[in-house]
Amino acid sequence: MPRDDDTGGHGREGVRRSLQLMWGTPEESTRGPKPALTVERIVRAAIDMADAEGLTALSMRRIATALGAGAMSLYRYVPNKGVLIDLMVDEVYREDVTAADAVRGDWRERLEAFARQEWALYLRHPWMLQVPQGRPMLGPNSMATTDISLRAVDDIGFTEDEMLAAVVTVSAFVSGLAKMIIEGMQASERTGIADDEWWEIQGEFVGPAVVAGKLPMLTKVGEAGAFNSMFDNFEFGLRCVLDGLGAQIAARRATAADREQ
Amino acid sequence: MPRDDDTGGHGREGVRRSLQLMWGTPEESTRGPKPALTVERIVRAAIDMADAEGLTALSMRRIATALGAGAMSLYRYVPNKGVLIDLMVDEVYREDVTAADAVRGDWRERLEAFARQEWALYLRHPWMLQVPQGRPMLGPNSMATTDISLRAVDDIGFTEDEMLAAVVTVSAFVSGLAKMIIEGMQASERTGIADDEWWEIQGEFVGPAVVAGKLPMLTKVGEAGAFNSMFDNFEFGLRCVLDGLGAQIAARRATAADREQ
DNA sequence: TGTTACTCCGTACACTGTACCCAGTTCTAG
DNA sequence: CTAGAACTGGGTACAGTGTACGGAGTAACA
Repeated sequence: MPRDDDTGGHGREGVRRSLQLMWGTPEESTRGPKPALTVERIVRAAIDMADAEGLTALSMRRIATALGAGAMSLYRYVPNKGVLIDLMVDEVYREDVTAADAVRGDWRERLEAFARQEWALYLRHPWMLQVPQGRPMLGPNSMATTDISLRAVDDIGFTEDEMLAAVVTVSAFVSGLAKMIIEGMQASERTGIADDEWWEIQGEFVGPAVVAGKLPMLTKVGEAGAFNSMFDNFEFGLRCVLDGLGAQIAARRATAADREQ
Repeated sequence: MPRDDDTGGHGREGVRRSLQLMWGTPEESTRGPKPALTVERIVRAAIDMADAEGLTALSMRRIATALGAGAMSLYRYVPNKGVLIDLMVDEVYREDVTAADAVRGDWRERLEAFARQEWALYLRHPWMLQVPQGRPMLGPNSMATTDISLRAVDDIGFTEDEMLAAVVTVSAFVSGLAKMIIEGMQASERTGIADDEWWEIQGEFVGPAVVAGKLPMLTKVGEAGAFNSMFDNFEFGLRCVLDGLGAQIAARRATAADREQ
């Protein structure tokens, strides 16, 4: 048993190796046969597999056979599965770096673009929401996107603490909502139970509580059709978050102006 | 329970069984020996184990031995692990129902209380953030808390769509931020690498990029100490979200007033 | 021509969820 | 009072996981 491999990468040496792989100093040697694979190919194959079948279906053996190699061969390139996932994450962020870099406009336009990009990223790679990315194994691409997003809130009256908090707030909202929405979509696909049938079964049990008047708000909201309407929660929430940030900024500017007088 | 499960639990019958367990119609029979366990005890043991050691450490065998039973005995009470986790989730929500019910005040005070409660819940049960809760296997307690939270935004000018979106926005922010923060805390505990040592290793690789001026904002924010300051991202973000909702509400009221004239 | 450093990868082990099945227990019908 | 039905506990087994270990083959350097 390996130990808690919540995402692997444990131990000083594993961390160092992982970072070395991300920040790319190949350090190749001439001796012995030429490697048949590359880290890039492995990461690519893993991402494709995760995109298509989800994180739970991702196994070292399956990646290896997809590449026409033996299972243990992967461990010549990558120290363990956790690090491989870290590499996948950073690779995914690469897609956004150049696009994010091109964004112009005021803080709001930029933060909005940042939010939309992150949203689209989660739609492309839903498995990203399942990887425990709390421990910030920061690769060059994820750091670059963070750096760029921080630019959006620079020089608008925020302290550094607040700048970071602003970006984190947007990111938290986007990832949180994405997790709700996307996993909901996946579930209906995976279980093979259509949405209406699902609600029918639920209703069988929830019904009595509704009749008893114990869930008045859900009844009201449900009867208005809010659960399967086309209303865009992302747009609504994003507007809220940005409006709120605007209010914070206005407050900072007001106090700054006071101080100058 | 009868062995009649066709698709093993993910199908229609599994869903129905799961809901039956949550909404509680025990349907006990007199024949045979009295059961030595109860669903409640199993769920309780599972929650305790997940609280203490995380979701990945939770296994049917370990729960069983913690209860002094054989591994397969659990399957007399619960059709599979997925349903057990659904039960755990709903059980956890129970803790909040009565507290949430007692909240009074205007929409903002109530939503704020709701957010703080959810935040505290994730702090108590960090594994909640790792369970794939996309498929909304709605139990009585999670539905009750949702119902109560919807009350906060009733009769303030929102359509039903918007009411739902408001609650979802707050919830998305809280869960998203909780995932970031809590998993970060867990990681430093679990890997046994202290925060400063962690950043030291990171710096070894990130350093060159910083020196090259490729990460100007991260450099600036980092040097200001924002990464390990005591600044409360939750408070900041929550204020933003609520301010933003306030702006939406004000906008609705303005248009409604226009229409009346 | 060794020697050495490197490659690929088969085997093995400690785990996982859970299907299947049998022994033992308790109530009920005859 | 007894036969059988209905039930519970749980052992065994299987397919799957991550990965430690070590052996076999290969290519460059001495």
